[in-house]
Formats: sequence, structure tokens, C-alpha cells
Amino acid sequence: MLRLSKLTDYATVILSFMASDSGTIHAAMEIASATGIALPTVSKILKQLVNANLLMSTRGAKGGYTLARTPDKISLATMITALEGPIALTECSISQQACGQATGCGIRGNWHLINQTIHNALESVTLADMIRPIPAKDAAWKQETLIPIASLYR
Amino acid sequence: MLRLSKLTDYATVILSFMASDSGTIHAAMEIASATGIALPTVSKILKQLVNANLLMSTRGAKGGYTLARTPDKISLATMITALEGPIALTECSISQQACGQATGCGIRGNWHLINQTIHNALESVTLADMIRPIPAKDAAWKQETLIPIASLYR
DNA sequence: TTAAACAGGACTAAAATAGTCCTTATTTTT
DNA sequence: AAAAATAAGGACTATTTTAGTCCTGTTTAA
Repeated sequence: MLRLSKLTDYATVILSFMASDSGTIHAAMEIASATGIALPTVSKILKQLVNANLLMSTRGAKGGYTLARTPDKISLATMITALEGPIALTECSISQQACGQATGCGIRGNWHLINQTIHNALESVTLADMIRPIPAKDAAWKQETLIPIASLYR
Repeated sequence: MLRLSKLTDYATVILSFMASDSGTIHAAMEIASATGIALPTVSKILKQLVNANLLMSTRGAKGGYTLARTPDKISLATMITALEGPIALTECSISQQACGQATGCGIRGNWHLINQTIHNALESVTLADMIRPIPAKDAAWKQETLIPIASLYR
């Protein structure tokens, strides 16, 4: 399904919330109630985002979290990497080492390219893009995008 | 990590092997020893590929599997979908229903768009591409897929 | 000094994934 | 007709990953 983990998904929701009120400091508790995600979970994610330098934290009473950069400087690729590590569709996209495959699979180089392409796509979307309303022709767009997925079933 | 499952990875190896000797019928056993993947696992994957209409099977002695189409007609998106179901980075990319998020997350529409872009990228790579030596810079598919999502908004 | 907040890490529970195996159906060979 | 080779379908188990919670310590404002 090529799925992001739930935590990564939450992270985008949390970051979107923070971006929509950028500059302000938000306590974990506040974020939890605003997003409806349980506090311990929010807390865990926020820590990871701080470690990845996407957020800055302030300790103590009146402390909390703020974005480390403006929303247009935070890419989706960065968010995903913060939670899941390097973007890599296959094991061999990560390391240069040969995988265990008997014959030497010969498609490794191509995986690397494919992976790079996906990465570029995710790099080109920023948090600023994500909090923007869906572009105008709402209905038309919905139709367009649903067709290809459905066509996989024919 | 945005990872494909191991089985999907195996599937690409199996299909690559079959594509490199396209037209011939291959028994599961043969594929297992050629690829170094254990027979029961190979067998499981082959069945899924038949169900997804990527392979055709022949029963009985001298039976086996062949590609249902030529390698240039089999996209990576199709292979992934065969093993993992529809390509969807997030839960809400799949269904039209609102997710449980309290406030209504407001980024759902954008997820659809991102998802579509990834899907297009994977659709543009075929099995034929994958068994070719690493493409030169002018390869058509590479260029096509480098569409910046952000540009869709501007 | 106390309360509010984050930091770090350990732990548990649940879910997904990978892998194996058994039984049945079909086809070719002897 | 029997035997051998092969796929189909599904059940089952083990392992790994993921999600989620909680505890203890540290920092800071009031």
C-alpha cells in the first residue's frame, strides 16, 4: 500500500496545525486537544520533530514548541524522514551493498532512480503548500484524481 | 521509510527474471532457484500476481507461469498494487470519508494530490524499464516524473 | 518552592508481515 | 489407468514492526 506510518500522518497534522499559527509557542497539551490525538502520542512525535530540527522547544512553565523554520522551508520529504528515516522504497535503495539475491538483481540502479524521483516529488511539497486550501476547481479535480486508481482494478 | 513490503520487492525480482526471458513458461520451482527466494514464498507471490492478472498460469506437468502482457505494458504501479493494494500514502487517500480528526484536517485534499503524483511516477516506470541497464539522462520516464507538486498550486 | 512544561527512555499491546504447509485440482507422461 | 508434476486456495504460525503508554528526570516561570 506504500503507506506512511500513522505517526507520520499525525506529524503532518500536528505540523499543519502549528503552521497555521506560526510563530506562536504551543504546548503539547494544547496541540493534543486541538488535533484530537492523545497527549502521550503527541508528545512522542513532538520529541522526534525536535530531534530532527523541525521544531524548537522551550522547557519549563510557559514552554512549548515552535517551528524551527517558516512553513515554506519545511518539505514533506523532511517530515517523513524525521519520523521514518531515509525515504527508501526498497532495502537496496538505502545501502550500496549488494543484497542477498543470488544472481545480483540488476535492477538496483533503477530502484535508486525511482527512489530519487519519489524523493524529489516529496521534496517539492512544503508545509506551506499543505495548509493551503485545495486549488479552485474542487469538483473537477476530485474526478481527475480518482480515475487512475480505479483503473487499476480493470 | 516509505517502504515497500519485502514480498513486493521479491515480486519485482521475480517479474524481472521472467521478463528477461519473456514468452517462456517458468515453473515456480525454476523461479525459486533462479532468484534464490524460497519456494513457498515464490509460490505465494506468483499466485497473487496471477490474481492481479499480471501473470497467466498453466496447471499440470509442464505447467508454470508466463507474463500476461509484454514487459513494457506492466507498470511498477501495477506490480505494487498487485501485492499491496491501492497506492495510498495515508488512510484518507483511499476513502472519501472524513477521518476521525477532530477539527477536520484541511489537508486531505492536498494528500490526494501528492498521492496522485507518486502514483503517476510509479505508473510511468515499466518492467521493461527496470530490466534495462540504468537509463541515460535522456530517458523519457525520468523526465516525465519530475513534476514538482508545488507547481500545481501556483 | 512549586507547578508547568519538555527530555529520554523503557515497556506493553496490538497489528501487520513473512513464511510455511496442507489439501485439492489439473495436466502430462508412462 | 496410474503416477508424477504442477498450480490453486487457504489455514496457520512466528516474527517483526508499530502504536501507544508511562515513568523518572530536568528546566523554567511565577
